[in-house]
Amino acid sequence: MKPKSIQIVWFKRDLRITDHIALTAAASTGAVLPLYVAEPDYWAGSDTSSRQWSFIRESLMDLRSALAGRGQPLVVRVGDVVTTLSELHRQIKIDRLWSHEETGNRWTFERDIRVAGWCRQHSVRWTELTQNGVIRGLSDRDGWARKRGQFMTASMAPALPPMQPLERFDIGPIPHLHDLGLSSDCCPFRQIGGLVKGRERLKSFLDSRDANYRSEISSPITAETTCSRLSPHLAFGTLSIREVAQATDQELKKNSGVPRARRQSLLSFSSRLHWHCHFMQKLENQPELEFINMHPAYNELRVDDAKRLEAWCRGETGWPFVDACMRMLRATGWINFRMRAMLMAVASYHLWMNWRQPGEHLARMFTDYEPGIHWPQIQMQSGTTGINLPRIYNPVKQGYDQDPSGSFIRRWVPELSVVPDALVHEPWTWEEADQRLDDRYPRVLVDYKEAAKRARQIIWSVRKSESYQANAKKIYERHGSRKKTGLFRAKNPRPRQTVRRADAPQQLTLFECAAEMRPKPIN
DNA sequence: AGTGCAGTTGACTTT
DNA sequence: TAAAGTCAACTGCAC
Repeated sequence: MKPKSIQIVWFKRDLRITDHIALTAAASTGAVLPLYVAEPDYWAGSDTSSRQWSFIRESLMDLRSALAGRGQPLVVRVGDVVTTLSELHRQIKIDRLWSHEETGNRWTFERDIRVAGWCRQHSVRWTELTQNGVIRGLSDRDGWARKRGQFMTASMAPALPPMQPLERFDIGPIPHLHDLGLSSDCCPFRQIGGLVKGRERLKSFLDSRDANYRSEISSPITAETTCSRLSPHLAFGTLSIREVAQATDQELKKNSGVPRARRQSLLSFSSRLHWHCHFMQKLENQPELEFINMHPAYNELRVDDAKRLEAWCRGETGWPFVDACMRMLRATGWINFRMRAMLMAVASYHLWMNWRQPGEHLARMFTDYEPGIHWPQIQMQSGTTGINLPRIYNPVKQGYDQDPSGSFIRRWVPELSVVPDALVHEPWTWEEADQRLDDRYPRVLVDYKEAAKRARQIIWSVRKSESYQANAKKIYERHGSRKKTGLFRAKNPRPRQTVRRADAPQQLTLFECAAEMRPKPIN
């Protein structure tokens, strides 16, 4: 029998049935219409891409069958959410709308305002619940870490009760790329979506892949298998972050007596889950960080340069390791964190571009694009936050450090096959480069040492300017980490082996060593 | 066998 | 989650 009224559970970045608070809450109080709306207008945005939709599509297929197993398969519609809600409301009266809070981009933020307006107009109660460590409505960071901790250690949502089927109700096809105006963006090695894959990844990570997490996450060669690779699953919610955090904690408890390295690895991973929420909280508190510099002193400093942007986006900068990283990212939809930071540093410091356009490109390349993490990270890696030290990666040194044999470069930049091993990181020093490489591989756009030096000078002169520190202090109150432990906790102080100079300043306090430095008081 | 010295290493500071 | 610069201890070697 068709119910007279219904509660809609609106799926967004939470494509699962376990630890889904909104779904469980709705299903335990009445008939549920589980809904996903594919929004072509969202997919027309400059930060979205077909690899993300493809991952979501696979996840929707899993979700549909998981929900079918509980009584009612997922309903999918294509179009505008407000229009979709209006149409459904005409078919079956909507009593209530449930969803998880979303820390999205400006487009989804504005869409949610329209949805809220529609709900008010039609007297539909919309309940948004939290699904991660992001706390809505905070004005600053005091007390945030405690609140996150409470959420992450609280009990997960109870098992989903059976749902009443909606008879003779069109569930709708799950759209393909072309239905949303998308075409393939050539990502042959993309991760596959879905809750089954997510669960497999979590299991294989905690069973064995985590063993050398700490030592193997820096190089893109080892990171590819050592990293959890849960990021797209967390971004689209095929796993809940709480589920992952609690599984990690259980491993830690189970293994408190065994290998130190593994314990360290699990702690490192757990700490990254903390930073995941920490960064999302920044965009939640200040959505305009998607567009404007966190610290205004960096306004009007850099430039948009179409030629440099194109070379960087295509992986044709002439720096072999940088190009290899970009090409791996394009082909796989993923690269490890350290290399993401290096790619951004090269765009922002050596190539001196504004971060917005490179940030859009990376957003499209990441299968795991999560706006709340992405834009604050982009700003941090570009040095525009005011509360983080600028980290200017050396594109050549990183190559020697992370890919000493050059095998990674050779895999992704085959044009360099003619270059001798010893020179593959710096082909411009090869005496035959002019004859044998000229039409195959681009020359560098700038001298990386000179460019870094110039960038360093400009950045540090900005930081010395009047009112810089006062601004930085305000930003810290709003966004800075209060966390003093985890990755950056104090090592046991070891007595210095060398004699300390009498006039040496006191060692930095623990707090100042943290990734987010407390601004120094103004003297 | 101790001394002088150039080059290396590692801790720490500065940008 | 950086890299370059500085300083002094350390190392290996010649004498």
